[in-house]
Amino acid sequence: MARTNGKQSAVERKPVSIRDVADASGVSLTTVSLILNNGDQRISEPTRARVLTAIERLGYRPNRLAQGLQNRRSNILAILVPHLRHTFADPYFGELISGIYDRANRSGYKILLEAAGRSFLREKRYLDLFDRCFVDGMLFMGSTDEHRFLHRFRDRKRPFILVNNTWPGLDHVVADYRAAGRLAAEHLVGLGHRRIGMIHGAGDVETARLLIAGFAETLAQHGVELPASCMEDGFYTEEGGAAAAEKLITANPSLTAIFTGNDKMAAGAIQRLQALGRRVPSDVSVVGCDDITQAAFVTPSLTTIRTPLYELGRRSCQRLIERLRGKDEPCQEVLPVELTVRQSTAPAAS
Amino acid sequence: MARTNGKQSAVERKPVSIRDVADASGVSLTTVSLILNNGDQRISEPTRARVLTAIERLGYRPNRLAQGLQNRRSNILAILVPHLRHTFADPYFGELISGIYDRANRSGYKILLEAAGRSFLREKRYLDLFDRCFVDGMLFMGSTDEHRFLHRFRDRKRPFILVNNTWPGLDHVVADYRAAGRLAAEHLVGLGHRRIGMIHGAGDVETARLLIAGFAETLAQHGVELPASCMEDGFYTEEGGAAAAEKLITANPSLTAIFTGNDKMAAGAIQRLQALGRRVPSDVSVVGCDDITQAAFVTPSLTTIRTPLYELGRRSCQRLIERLRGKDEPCQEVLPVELTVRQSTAPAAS
DNA sequence: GATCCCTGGTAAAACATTTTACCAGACCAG
DNA sequence: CTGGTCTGGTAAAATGTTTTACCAGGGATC
Repeated sequence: MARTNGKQSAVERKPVSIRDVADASGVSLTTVSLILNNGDQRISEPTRARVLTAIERLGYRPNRLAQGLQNRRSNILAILVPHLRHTFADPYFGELISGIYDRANRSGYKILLEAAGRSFLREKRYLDLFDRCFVDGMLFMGSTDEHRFLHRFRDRKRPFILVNNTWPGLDHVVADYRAAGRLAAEHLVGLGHRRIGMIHGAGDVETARLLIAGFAETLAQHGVELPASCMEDGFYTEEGGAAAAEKLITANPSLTAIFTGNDKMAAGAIQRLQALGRRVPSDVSVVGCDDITQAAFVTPSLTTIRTPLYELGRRSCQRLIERLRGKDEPCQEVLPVELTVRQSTAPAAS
Repeated sequence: MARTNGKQSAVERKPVSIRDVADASGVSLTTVSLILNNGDQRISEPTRARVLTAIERLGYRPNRLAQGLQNRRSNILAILVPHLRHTFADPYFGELISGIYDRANRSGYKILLEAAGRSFLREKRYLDLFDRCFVDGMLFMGSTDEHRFLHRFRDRKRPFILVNNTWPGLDHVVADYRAAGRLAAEHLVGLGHRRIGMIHGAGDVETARLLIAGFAETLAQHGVELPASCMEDGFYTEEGGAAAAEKLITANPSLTAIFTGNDKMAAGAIQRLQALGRRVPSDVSVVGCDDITQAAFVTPSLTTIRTPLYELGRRSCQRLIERLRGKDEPCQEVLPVELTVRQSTAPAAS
């Protein structure tokens, strides 16, 4: 069905329909449709050839609104991103989106972007995307505890999946954040750190809690405490990370290491620590989380736990597509993480 | 037309159509449509009320595939992004996308994402998005000289706009890159720099050439040369910027300042310079371009020329929407840029 | 009393597909 | 000659809207 650059005919204005192709090749419209969709079946080779060249010559392209109406699907997937300031500029979401896009594209799905604020979710307006036949499936990113009502919409007609987050009973693909916490703790303890702080993300995000749990657990196993005074919320932003770092280091001047819930907070923390006269890593080691591209290009370059964001996006989309193809098993996939050591960590000053 | 959370009825399965609403309220389907679309016209108040409550009760949502088929438009805009590795993770594109999204959303348009590789463009497959009624309009970002063929498709039925790029005769909204080059040059010259290098972006991008021109021009006016040996291509990436910085500083050890075509290359350059034992800014000053969020969080924080990316996205989308509403004047808008001084520049070492 | 207009609505066409059910002719068996 | 099957198709229904043209009945006008 190779039909690239159809001629831009002189008339140019009215779109060419399947009807036109049928007329041009002297067959019924049904025949054209059959050739396009069934591929092999009944139609004789001469007829098929005639129709195909007509299609080529006229530059026919099936109207997907009509197709969608008939098939009751749109071949579009929606990505729901929390509506923050300039959400799409965040490399975290960007990596996930890239993975999703590439996978979707491979199967002929288009991607619709939706920034979903609180009200959007609370009023269930995302259901419109399904009910109005905008999309066949949805990928939720940045979901929080608020989203647990999603549970109620697990009917087979509106498939969705949580991207890099987890909720019991909901389809999801998520990085192993508990392991991430553990790896960070082991790395820091291994370097001899004993007075350690943490800058975590929002408390209503399950992965944030898992990360904290894994980190605290492992520290405890090594006899290192993580008191409340050594925990600060950094809101997942650079500014938040900076502010949190300042609070931590002021309240606990003897801290020699900080673990942050993502790389943006780490970047903010490093900058603020340096501004406050602490050298990184010689005075204070910093470990980030995610390993976004920029992590390698802050100074000092960031030691971080790599969550395979692109792959997480890819897999989520893969799973969603499987759902759309009728697979009916629940999907709860956990991808491994790994420690990436760079320049922002060093042995504890003795 | 306030109709939030329609009941999830027990039947649940077959979508409710305008037909169902008509039956439920004892009027014709035309009447329902009239109420929904015309708003005021002919229909009496009692009837309107009856229909509206039926809509509410049934949780009716118009099927947009059917609407689109009838109206021959989709209410979707496409963003075309060059298909690089993990394109969407690039904060440059992300900021533009955020601006576009917010503006589109305000007018009820949805956003479709498309990563357009070379072949996608060369084979004019993006035309399918129009011809198959996927989208009403398109925003091109990251366009290069290869895209000049776009010129041929300026018919009124397939509106598109170049986002932060320029081409004579094509609609576009672009930052003033020539001024950006000038501001960078004036800043560095003002600090006493005389031996200056530049890491530029791809040569087939018009804005890259404008930036170079503005920079070189202004240096020349101040009697500062910019020989070919002081120019390197950094391919708009961190790695490219790092490699280019190394070449520059090796070939011209006396360089005291470098201007880069975007912030990512600046980040790469700074890191490599430091790795090579040059201190930034005391040995070498670095000026970036764009002022992405991360620019403030590299160390030292980056002096850069702020191109208002979010605003550029917003305006582009605004202009495109005006086109869709029938406005027929060409749009060639240039937004001002400004110098943002941070820590990566200092007076030239004497 | 016929004509006209207004009010409040409806029937039907059109949009571009896919899919189901059917059909005409050729060929063959019995 | 009747009945059956296969081949290569076609007619028509269905999908859910919007919009155009029309219509019935009532009141006002001449």
